[in-house]
Amino acid sequence: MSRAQQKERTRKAIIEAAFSQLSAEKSFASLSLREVAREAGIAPTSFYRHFADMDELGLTLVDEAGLMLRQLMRQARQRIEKNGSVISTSVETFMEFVTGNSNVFRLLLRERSGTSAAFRAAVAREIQHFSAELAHYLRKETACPDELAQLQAEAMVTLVFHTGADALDAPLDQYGSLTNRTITQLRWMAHGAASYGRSKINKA
Amino acid sequence: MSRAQQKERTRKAIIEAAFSQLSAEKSFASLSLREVAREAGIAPTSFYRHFADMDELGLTLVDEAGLMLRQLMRQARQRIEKNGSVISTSVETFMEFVTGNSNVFRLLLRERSGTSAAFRAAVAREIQHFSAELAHYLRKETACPDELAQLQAEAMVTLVFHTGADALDAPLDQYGSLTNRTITQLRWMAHGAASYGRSKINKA
DNA sequence: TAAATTGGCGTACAGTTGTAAGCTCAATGT
DNA sequence: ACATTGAGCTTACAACTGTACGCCAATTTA
Repeated sequence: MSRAQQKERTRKAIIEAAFSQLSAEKSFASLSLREVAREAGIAPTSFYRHFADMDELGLTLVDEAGLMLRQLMRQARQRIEKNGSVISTSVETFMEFVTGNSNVFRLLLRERSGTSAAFRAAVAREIQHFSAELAHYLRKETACPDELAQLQAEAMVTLVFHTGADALDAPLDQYGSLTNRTITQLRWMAHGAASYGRSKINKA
Repeated sequence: MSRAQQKERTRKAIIEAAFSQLSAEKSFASLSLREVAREAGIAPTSFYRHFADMDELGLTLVDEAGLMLRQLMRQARQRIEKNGSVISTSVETFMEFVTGNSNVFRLLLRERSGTSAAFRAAVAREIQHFSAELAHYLRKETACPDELAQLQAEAMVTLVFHTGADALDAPLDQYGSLTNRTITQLRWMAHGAASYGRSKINKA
């Protein structure tokens, strides 16, 4: 095997090890370089052949998580084309992501308010993509001005993220209820933004 | 000084030390017993005379934070009686809380999705109080059914909390803009919940 | 083929952590 | 007045952390 291939392989092993150690009880900040290295099957000092420090690894994980999020968006887009309902389809797709990749979601959730400004910025960027995408659909559907669509989308993403966080601590049989509640909230939001915007325009 | 008094005093010193060490770069999880003890002016092992472990201290901090939150609610209530506008008054009061007690808010924000189930539950309880209080006002103002008021209040609290989190990383001169955006979102929410609820009832 | 590069390893060290054991001594209870 | 209690201390230890240094061996390059 070529040297570059092998290097990439153990790099992946490190990333994989880090992700696998994340859990409800263990955040990225509480991972240790040594532990990660151990699980990746390399010596502690070999870690430095791939990352300058744990922070660099962390940013890589966030990027990776962002990638999955974008994959999710593509999936949601397809479903929306078929199904038609932007809101319920988006929420349901997101909830599937949360349940299927709970540690990845947890990473985003925690580092969004974590102790590293760089991490927070990285997560914010990923979420920004997410809400921009949603805003695109809202514009198409409700034909409202860009600024309002963006603000509306951000609120919706906030609400959906929060529901995802709740889901992490809720028993599985409550996921349906959580999903429905959130869909209701988003519908209110959409309805309110549309009619309130109109009434404001009418007044002007 | 009586023994009980002295004990209470150093207990407060420990709590104070812990709070003062929290910052944008340092979360509760990254505090060490020794550091806290050092700043509190006691020997590391003396810590145990007051708390069984750091977790117990952490729960105490969350309780303390909850107390401040309730104090905040009282303040908001008074202002609402005078001012009239539930939404803008609430948001503005909350933003003041965030700026004036940023470390306390950070604690709630982080432990809400932290690695301790007990912490998460404790924070959830405090936030629950908060949204129940808001729901009370919404019921009074919009005369909508309890269930809907609660759901609406939760969405609003979610949005306000999220704005608070954004504010922590934003320059001071953007606070006004952040506040206004959030007020708009909450108005949409209120408007949507009211009219969507009506239309739903009309359909039935 | 000879030389250079480099991923991975072992060893080593200094620092920090939580906490167990046992002492002191002033406030309290009798 | 004497005995008890308990907050706070010192010392000590074992576990872990990140990482500097130098070596090896295999791939890559010249």
